[in-house]
Amino acid sequence: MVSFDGLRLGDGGPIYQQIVRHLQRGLAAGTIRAGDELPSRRVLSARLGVNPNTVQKAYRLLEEAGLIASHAGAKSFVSAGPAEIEAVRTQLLTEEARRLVEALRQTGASREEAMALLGRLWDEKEETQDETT
Amino acid sequence: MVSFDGLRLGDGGPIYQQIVRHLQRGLAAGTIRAGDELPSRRVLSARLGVNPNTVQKAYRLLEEAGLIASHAGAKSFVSAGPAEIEAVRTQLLTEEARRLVEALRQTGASREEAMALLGRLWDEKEETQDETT
DNA sequence: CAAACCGTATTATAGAGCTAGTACAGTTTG
DNA sequence: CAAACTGTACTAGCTCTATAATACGGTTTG
Repeated sequence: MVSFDGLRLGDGGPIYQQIVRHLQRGLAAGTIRAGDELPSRRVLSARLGVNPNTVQKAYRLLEEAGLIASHAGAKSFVSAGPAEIEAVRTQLLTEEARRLVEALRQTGASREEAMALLGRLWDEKEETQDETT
Repeated sequence: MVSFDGLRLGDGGPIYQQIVRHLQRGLAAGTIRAGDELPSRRVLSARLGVNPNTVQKAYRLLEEAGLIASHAGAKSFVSAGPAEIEAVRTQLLTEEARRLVEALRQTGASREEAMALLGRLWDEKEETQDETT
């Protein structure tokens, strides 16, 4: 069963996009695998405290992207293959990294300053990771 | 006169936020300085092809943040001091860098992979920089 | 002073995102 | 079969973002 426990809804744009991103990142990290069962629209919406329609929109987008498979009446499952997963991973990483590079350059940061900042924030976050995963 | 020529409206969220961010980044980079004259709401909205109210909203937020000063009837000017500029700069950088770190960790990337990715994208972007600044 | 700007404010309209409630057909399970 | 669940679809209402069209008073400049 695909878990959405790690998903904290916040200022990450529309909720349905956050749900899509959470599954994409799980695929990229390997914590979500092909064949995994997905929670139903109703169950997940109740767990997240959002409307079922919002979850439905996320699931519909994921199905259109070929990452999950839904059949009316039955449960939904992850259907992404290795090729699709690798594509998702590189897309996610380069997308976010390009945003940072853009911001860094426009604020007049140097290459060294950029690398130092990333390294510092990486270590900083590492310390506050108390998960029993 | 503060220039907004480098501002390309796209998928960076609400337009008024993009305008705010552009001025913030200009301050952080030093290309926009205290005392600089701002284009009027009407002029800038015409140049960007957006509604004057959208620019007004951005300017209002910038004034509430103490970065610019507006006086009814007269032109608007940048009023940010060195302390405020430094605060804006660190805020912008850490904000965006935290987003990337979050994405990297959730996709199961290592520290080395993270640094390598940033370095590669940085150099990649450096090549396609043909500005005559 | 008077025209031309400026900042500021108001009302109306439209679309996107999200919520709320309901409904219906297909699948699973006892 | 029948109950319980599933995916799917629809309408209605709210907020935010953005547009459109004015309007008013203050400042600058000729």
